[in-house]
Amino acid sequence: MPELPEVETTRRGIVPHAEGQRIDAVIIRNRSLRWPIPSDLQTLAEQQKIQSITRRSKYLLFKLEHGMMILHLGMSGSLRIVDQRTPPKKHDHVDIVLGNAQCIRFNDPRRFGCLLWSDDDSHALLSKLGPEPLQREFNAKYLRTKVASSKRAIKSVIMDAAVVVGVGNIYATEALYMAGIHPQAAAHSISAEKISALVRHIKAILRYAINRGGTTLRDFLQTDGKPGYFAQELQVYGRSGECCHQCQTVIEHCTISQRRSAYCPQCQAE
DNA sequence: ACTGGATCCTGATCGC
DNA sequence: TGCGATCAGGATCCAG
Repeated sequence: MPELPEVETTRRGIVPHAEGQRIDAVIIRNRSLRWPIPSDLQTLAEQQKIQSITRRSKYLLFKLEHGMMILHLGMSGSLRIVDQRTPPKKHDHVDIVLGNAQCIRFNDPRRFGCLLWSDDDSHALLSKLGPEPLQREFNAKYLRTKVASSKRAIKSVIMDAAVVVGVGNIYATEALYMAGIHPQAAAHSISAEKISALVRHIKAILRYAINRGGTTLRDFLQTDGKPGYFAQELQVYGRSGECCHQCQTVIEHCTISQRRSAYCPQCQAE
């Protein structure tokens, strides 16, 4: 479910309900996420006020008076604001019960997500991350430096969180199409102009998706239950076998790092 | 130092 | 209708 726009949409959905609230309780039904939820998380978090909820990469950071909770939605996670008396459904692993009788309910069927504790702002998961894609540090000059010595497929490079965070399979696929770059092109072989275009398109598509409330694929819902924008707006992702909107050529796909990559063989010639 | 591949898990979908 | 194979939005870890 969550690429960066979905995580940001989730954050914006819960902030009005949760920021400034005290955590009455943390109810854990299943600790076995990607990493086990720490056994002392409840003791550490309960009765503390949520000072802010921020996002770094696809991690949601719940800053408390002392320490913070780090939450990742993985591939299939979602947060909903519900009345605490609402009976939990399948895969509702955690409730963060707030002082206003509402709770943040964490559902994650595949359990690739995580909920961790950190005493301060530094945490191993956050320390090696590259720049945020929408910030100025992520620019054409920066990406040119990163691709200069790399023979990797360009798609692997832009999906590498050490290079730039938050660019998942959907938006990487779309941005490469918009920039006219074949996903398997060796990073160092791409012209400076195309790298600049790629940076522009990554920023544009992420901004657009955030403004539209994230991409709806299968079950993604915003925290109020309304769907985000629909997958039909995507140009190539999931359109293998259909025609390119620009040139009518049939969209093909290949596999890069176990991820499906759709592309137009005409517009994204190698 | 890099990089590709395996891996964690459940659910939806598709072909037979 | 049932069953098995295949495919999914992520990202760490490990072997070569």
